[in-house]
Amino acid sequence: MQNKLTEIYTALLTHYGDPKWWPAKTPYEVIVGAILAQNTAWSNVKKAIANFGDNLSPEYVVRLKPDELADIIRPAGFFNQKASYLHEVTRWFGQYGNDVNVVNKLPLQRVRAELLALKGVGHETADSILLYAFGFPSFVVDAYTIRLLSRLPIDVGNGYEATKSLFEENLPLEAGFFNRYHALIVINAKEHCRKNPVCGGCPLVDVCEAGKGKTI
DNA sequence: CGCCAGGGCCATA
DNA sequence: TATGGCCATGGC
Repeated sequence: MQNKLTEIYTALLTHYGDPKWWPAKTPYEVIVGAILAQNTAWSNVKKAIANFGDNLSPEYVVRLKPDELADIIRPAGFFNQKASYLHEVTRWFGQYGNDVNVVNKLPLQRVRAELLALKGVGHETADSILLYAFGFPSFVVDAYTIRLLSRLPIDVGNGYEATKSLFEENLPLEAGFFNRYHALIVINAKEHCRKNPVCGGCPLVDVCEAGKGKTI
């Protein structure tokens, strides 16, 4: 299993190069993006982020009234729910002084449990925040990861945690590595491993041989 | 025009 | 634990 996962990673990295991925300037912007991206096209998330102008800070967001925040993030859809979710996670961050260097010294499992306890933060959102905002070695499983793996000759197991464990138990627990790996999966899934697969030129065709014909 | 996008909550059984 | 309804915009 480790060989397969490593082989996939190597093929992707060779083809696409180092992605240096999550498109956000600050850790807080990662947190906001993780909430806004829930079941939403990234192009809409960008519009919502842009609506903050120079005010994308926890200090600003926490003071907004729910309907004011909802209006700002409107292009991202589900804006009433997400306004509530953003206030939740922003208040949580405030407990640590909005300081990344405080949070990232805490035990990973403690921070993960606290995030999962927030209304609006599920497994994927929690892991995205852990990995991309705080630099914890927590592998992110998203719709792209599921789809790509399902087409490869790999036994994924059942459910989110099982898929996550597949990576975390067979690969080095390193944030930078997980960061690049997940980023490469997303890039490839957008370009090739789409809902209707575009296999021409895909760097995984060799690994994917046994998965041909499977569609999700 | 319909489909769907880097989910998660909640009610129901 | 496992489905189904719901949330909502904008690109294609």
